[in-house]
Amino acid sequence: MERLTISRLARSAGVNLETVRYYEREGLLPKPPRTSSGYRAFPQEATRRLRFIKRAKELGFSLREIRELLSLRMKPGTGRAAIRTRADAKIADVEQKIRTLQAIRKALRTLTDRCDRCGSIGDCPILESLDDDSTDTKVRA
Amino acid sequence: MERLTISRLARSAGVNLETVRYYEREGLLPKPPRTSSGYRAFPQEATRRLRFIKRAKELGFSLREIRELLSLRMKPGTGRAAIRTRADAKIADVEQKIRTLQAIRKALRTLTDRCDRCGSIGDCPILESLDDDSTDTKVRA
DNA sequence: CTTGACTCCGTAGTAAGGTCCGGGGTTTAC
DNA sequence: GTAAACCCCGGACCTTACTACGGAGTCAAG
Repeated sequence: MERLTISRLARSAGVNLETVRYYEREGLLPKPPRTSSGYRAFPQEATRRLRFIKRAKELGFSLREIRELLSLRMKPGTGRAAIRTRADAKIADVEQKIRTLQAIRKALRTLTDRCDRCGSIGDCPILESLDDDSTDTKVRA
Repeated sequence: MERLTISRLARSAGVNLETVRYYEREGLLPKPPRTSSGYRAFPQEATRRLRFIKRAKELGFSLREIRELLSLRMKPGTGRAAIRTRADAKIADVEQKIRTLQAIRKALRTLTDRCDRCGSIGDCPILESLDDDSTDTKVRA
């Protein structure tokens, strides 16, 4: 089983090498085994995990939330019910995000449509199609 | 036409008052007219704009990107083609985000399913369902 | 006509999330 | 066997996005 050096791992996920060390410190990446000379030797799987973190970040999850997402499966001691509850909450969260993004997309499409059929663009369609308030602000963590 | 004081605006969108001033400075909110004594008098519409900013942030857009989103309709001088191009890029961006969120949701559902039908949870389904690489990292801005 | 809540402004401080530095060992390729 | 390229670590530094502070003016109620 090939193992990755830190820089190879970083490159394979498209992040800075220091970021890898930072995530390790912050508990987002498990501490990898070391070679006899102290070099980190990451399993291949670390790439997947790192990419996941990167994407989740792009979606507005904080490192804390990402750590939570990643740890949903662990803690063997934790009751299943507890995991369920947390996962369900996350799902609701994610679905809210999807809905908002769909609204933004719709707004952008309206914009390009108007752009296409000629002309003068009046008020901003991006704003308009986001009026669905739906009791915003989740009470998370 | 009722006008809003800064604190009323801030409360109506659920943000800190100082944040409103900050966004104004950063060009995310247009400079509002002032009363004779120098107080800001925001139009109702500012609430919508502020809420939009808040949501877009929760979705991982930076203030810079949000400013871009919001300014897609302006700059009357700008050619329509240019606007189109930028809007199309944003749409692609947004769609990528939606796809990733859907993958995360699927993973979370798999998790809760496994949780339900009893038992031991093996490898993390959250990671697994994110292997669709799809040439990640857009070359934005 | 005063008191308390609100506003102004500039500036300083904070938290998150990295990113860089530099002095030192290690490994790889010639 | 010696450069070049990597790796180690602790700590300093940086950007983004706020958030707080404080001294001074304003407005609304009693």
